[in-house]
Order: sequence, then structure tokens, then C-alpha cells
Amino acid sequence: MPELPEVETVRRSLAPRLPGAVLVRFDLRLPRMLEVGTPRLLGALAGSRFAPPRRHGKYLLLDLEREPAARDHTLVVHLGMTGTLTWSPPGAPAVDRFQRTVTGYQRALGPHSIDRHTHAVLDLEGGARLVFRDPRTFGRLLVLPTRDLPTTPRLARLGPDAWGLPPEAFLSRWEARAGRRAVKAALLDQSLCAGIGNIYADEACFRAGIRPGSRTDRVSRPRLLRLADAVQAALAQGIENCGTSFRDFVDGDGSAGSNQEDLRVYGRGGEACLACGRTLASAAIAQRTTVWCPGCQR
DNA sequence: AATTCGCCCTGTCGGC
DNA sequence: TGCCGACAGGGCGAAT
Repeated sequence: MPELPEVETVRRSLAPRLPGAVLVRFDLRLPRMLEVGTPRLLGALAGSRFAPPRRHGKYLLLDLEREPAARDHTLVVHLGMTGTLTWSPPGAPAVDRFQRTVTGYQRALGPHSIDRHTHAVLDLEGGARLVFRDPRTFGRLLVLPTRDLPTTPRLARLGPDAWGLPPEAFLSRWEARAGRRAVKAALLDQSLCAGIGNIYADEACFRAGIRPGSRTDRVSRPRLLRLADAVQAALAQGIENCGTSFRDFVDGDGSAGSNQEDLRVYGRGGEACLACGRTLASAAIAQRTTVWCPGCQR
């Protein structure tokens, strides 16, 4: 479930590789993954040059430049739940490389495997490739003129990026948009601020000592400031650890992150709180599995 | 108007 | 051993 820290990890791993690379061919293997754009447009991208990768919330923004600049386009990638975007070095075999598990699942042997779950392959000049895989197909690809990014519905809905958002900005967004929902529901709302998902919402609530089920309009201002800081701390740790790899997540080089080893509450329902030893509670809040400590979070 | 719910999709896991 | 249901969950659009 790539959230902001995971997408940032992918961005950072692609940053040394991508800039200057020339797109030779955009092979879209599963057309429905392309939410915005047409096969014809993908063909017209050939010859474009990648700029340094950007990110907003959980979205990766890959700008493709060509002369004149008015023809610049952007490939927007959302990794959904199980998506990976990897940079395959020149010479890597294009053949399917996977093993069949006892249940019949095709587990990729390498991160850049071109198999039934590979939905897009971007050939780059010199033989390298960008490979997009997503077994559960919740991810999305968008290709559009760069100047249209701010008005594209999916992106226009997003609030400011959560990472580095000043506490006072977080507070003003909260006061304007949080409503009377559960705190967790507001944290997951990408229009309030973009990038927080299920893992980091729970982690931030724990760090702030706030119950994820408590109502947004009943959180005092000082505690809200604590929450703003906790969000930054949770995201910072995730980025520092190169993302949370419970199962599928890998960065652009196919490397897993280590943040799953440092999570305080997510995925630990029924286990002992690392701070006070009480049994961590688990329940569905905002239609998401939510874990918190009844002792530490009031 | 604000909030919740159902759906998409495929693989994993536990129960019988 | 094998089948089957529950579950995971981001974001959209419909329903309340």
C-alpha cells in the first residue's frame, strides 16, 4: 500500500536514473490502467526526454520534455495497493521470469519481470526500461499535457502535500475541512492534505496520543498541533527507512524498505503496546482496519 | 452539504 | 487435501 513515504522512496531511487533518459517506446499491455490519455498519445511521446521525477501525495509525476516546451507531457503514476515502478538496467532479459507457488500464484523472480502483472513497459534509449507491475490493478496511469495537471479531476482534488506541511498550514486545512468525522477519516482525506494512508494515519495518531476514532471537532488545538508534528515524524521515519514493505512494496531498484520493523501500532492488533504493554485494540474506523493503544491514546 | 457505502481486483490466509 | 469465504484497501461515484 504505497503511501507518501513509499512513493517518495520510489522517486528518490529513480532520481539518479531517469533525468535525460529518452523514451523510445511506451508499451501499454493492459489498456484499462490508462485512465487519462490515448494509445495514440503514448506513441507520440517517443523521443521525449525525462525530467527529474516529482511527487505529490501518493502520485508520482514523471515529466517528459520535448521541443517546443509547449508539447511537454507528464506521466502520472499511482501505485494503488500493489503497484511497483522499477528501473530495469540495459541487458536485463525481457522474458517472463517467475515461479509458480503452490497456490498457482506467479511470483516474479526479479523486480523487473515482464509477466501477467506487468501492465506497462517503457523502453528507454540505451536499453534500460521502466516496468510498471500491479497484481491487484488498483494503480492508475495518466498521460496528459503538463499544463493540464492542475485541472485534471483526480489531481485537482488533492490538498497540499503532507510532507513538510507547516503545522499552522495543517491546522488551517483541518479547521476548514475536517468536519465532524473520525480523526482517522480526516487524515485519510486526500483533499485535506495528500499522501497519508492507513499505515501512517495509525502511526501518527499513536505518536500524538489521539484515538483515531475520536471526533475531529473535539480535538483541542494543542493536541492538533501534536498531531501535525506526529504526522511529520511518522512520515519522516517511513522515508528514512525507505518505506514499509509488508509484502509487495519495492523501490525503483527493486529493493524492499524496512519501516515495517519500526511500526508502533499498524499490523500489531492484539499485541502488546511497545510503550505501556497494554493490548493494542483493533477495529474498523472509516472503513479501514485501525489499531491503537487504549492506554496511550485518549 | 456532509458523510458513508459499495465497488473495483487478485492473491493470501484460516477454517472446515 | 481442497474448497470457500473473508480480508486487504485507495479512490471514485452513488446513496443516504
